[in-house]
Amino acid sequence: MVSIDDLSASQEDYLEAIFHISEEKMAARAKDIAKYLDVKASSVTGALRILGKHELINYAPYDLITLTDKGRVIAEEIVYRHRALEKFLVKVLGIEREDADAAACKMEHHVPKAIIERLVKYAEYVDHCPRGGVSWESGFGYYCKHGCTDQDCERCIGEMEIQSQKLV
Amino acid sequence: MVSIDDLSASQEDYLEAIFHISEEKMAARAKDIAKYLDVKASSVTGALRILGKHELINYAPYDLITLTDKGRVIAEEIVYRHRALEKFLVKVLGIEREDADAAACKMEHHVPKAIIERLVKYAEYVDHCPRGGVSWESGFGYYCKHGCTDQDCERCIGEMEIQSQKLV
DNA sequence: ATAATAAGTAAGGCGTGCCTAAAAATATAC
DNA sequence: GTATATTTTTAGGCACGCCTTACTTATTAT
Repeated sequence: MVSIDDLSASQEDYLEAIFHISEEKMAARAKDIAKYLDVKASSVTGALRILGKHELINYAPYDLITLTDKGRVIAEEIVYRHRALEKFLVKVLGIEREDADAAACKMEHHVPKAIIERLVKYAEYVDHCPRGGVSWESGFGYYCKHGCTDQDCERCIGEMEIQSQKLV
Repeated sequence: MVSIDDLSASQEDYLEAIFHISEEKMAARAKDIAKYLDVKASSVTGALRILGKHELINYAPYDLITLTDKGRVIAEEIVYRHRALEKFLVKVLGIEREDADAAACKMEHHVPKAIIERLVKYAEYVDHCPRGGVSWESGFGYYCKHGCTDQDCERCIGEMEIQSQKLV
């Protein structure tokens, strides 16, 4: 029995691609997958055989490619991770959607599930309990742009000392 | 000229290991590195030769291994990323230090620099401007345990008032 | 000094995952 | 219905990074 943890990053990418393509087109073809992942068609074949062997996709040479039930469950988990990460990056850190998507692609295979859950929770928390009505723009967004502008902020002064120590 | 972006995840691990071992012992030996990374000594040799060729370490057979200036700069960057990630996981998300360290190990090679910087900034922000004195325990920590209940979450009460004002 | 032990290297194998080039299967056009 | 075009598969190769085994070099103890 194959679980999500047995898949390599590459295999996860293939599964994710098939999931997204299937959403639009009912079934995926090797050519679409190759284009989606920016690899050669011949590289796709090998990956499909492995996924097929693990019964994550219905695969027969020259036939249409669809996810099995097992495969769909895992693909949905992968997509969930990606979206959770992306949402966190956008909503909490204020990363541009496009950059967040790219970063999520790079990161998604390497963030433990427990961390993903925490990020989800955190994004939910910030959304839910915005510090007495402080918006992202006036909160972290402001801090990103201007830092803390309170001249007498003791934390700021302390922090500056720590930083100057680090630099040396 | 070799930059940090030219290194594989594995090479980064070796450099990081050498950095940490050197901190304790002045110089690293292949055996220490093998133990640190849980690989065989013979695997270390190849990695060392590559790092040596790139002039990131001073490497000569049977001799002590030390970082070059160039290597140290890169190693410090890698360690910085690790610590930044770990700090974020602990301070913002409330992950246990040990788990955070393990997660940081897995993630550190795959988080874009721009995201790391944001995480640093965010941890700094939360530390710095703690929502009018709300501690982690009474903020996100509380939310993690109990969710947002209208009875107990003062932040939410404030938020609800603001929203109801908006509605009128 | 030499034998035992520790440390490092060389050579070759394995799995992953990509590539190119060419053949085979399928789809399309006339 | 055959010729052409497209898609898919096969075959063979390469780089990475780990492994094991056998060997060489260095250190240490007697």
